[in-house]
Amino acid sequence: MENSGEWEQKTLIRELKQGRELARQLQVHLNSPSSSHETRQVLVSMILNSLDKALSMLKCGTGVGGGEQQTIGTLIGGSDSPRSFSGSPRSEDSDRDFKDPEHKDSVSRKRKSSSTPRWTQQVQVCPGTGLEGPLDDGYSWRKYGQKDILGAKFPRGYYRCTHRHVQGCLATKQVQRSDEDPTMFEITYRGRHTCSQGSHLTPPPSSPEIQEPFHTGKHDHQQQPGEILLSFQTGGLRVTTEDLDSRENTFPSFYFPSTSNNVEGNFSPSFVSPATSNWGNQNFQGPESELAEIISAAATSAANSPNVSSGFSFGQLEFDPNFTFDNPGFF
DNA sequence: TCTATTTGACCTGT
DNA sequence: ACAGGTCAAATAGA
Repeated sequence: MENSGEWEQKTLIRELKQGRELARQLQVHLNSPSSSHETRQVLVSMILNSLDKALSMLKCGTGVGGGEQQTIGTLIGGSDSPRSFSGSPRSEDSDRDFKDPEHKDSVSRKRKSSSTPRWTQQVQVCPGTGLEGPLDDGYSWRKYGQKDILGAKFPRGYYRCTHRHVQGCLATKQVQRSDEDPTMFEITYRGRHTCSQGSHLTPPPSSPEIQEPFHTGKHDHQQQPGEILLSFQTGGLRVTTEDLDSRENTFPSFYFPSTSNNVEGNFSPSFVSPATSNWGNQNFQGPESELAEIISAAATSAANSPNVSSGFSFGQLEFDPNFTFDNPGFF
């Protein structure tokens, strides 16, 4: 290891350069009619990621390699297209939100159909950070249930978007603490955020994420992005699809792991991830090179950095080689 | 008073 | 029948 300060400065510069490069590319894409909205979103996410990382380095004064927290994602895609769960009122919970006592027995408490797209993200929180809980993913969630799961040591928490009733956002997530590794949490997201919060990159406050009874906090005291930023860093993320109709690469929004305040991007990926190599090694070599190219460029710096798993979690992000970014279902 | 969490009951899918 | 997912009344905190 070299002088950490020096290394940090290099990393910082690299990060800023990367951000600049991404911004430049975004500019190009903004002028290109053929560029998809999704592509731009990804670019924005990446830019924000870079900036966040740079900022956190400046603020913390610690290297990004600290890796207090690590996230690994798994995409469990349904066969639904995003349209179906953002636009169609069928199923989901909307049909059970009206509670008519008279119809109570006939009213469905329909469980989310198994076809609802879902994706899982594993988040590891290293102890000793004094912050084992709140893993802000950029959305505000409200807990609506908890259940002991057969074979699992820890109960599973059920959360829905806080704006469900206001904006009809049907996104939900489940948080399950890992048996073997209590510092690991498996978060399964379902449905896409249709609330304004979800359509912007603004990291809103709060995140109940881990409010397991055994935890400290009681409420998800609206955490400020800044706090979060200093609180943890993501180390890597992996996305896998499960249950996915591979022809329909239709995914809901997806969080780009972020070093700090979890800037999420509606990535709509369908990267599958066997989990071996890293992003920089361009596992995405689909025919659609537009995004792959962009990402590759951006990832290069990350991959090149001595500490690959540094904040910008592309280090472990993988794409399905067969994934096509401009899948008609999505873009 | 309002909003979020807790938790037992209820409902659905397998 | 069972396990998992959701509801909603009760409760707690701001």
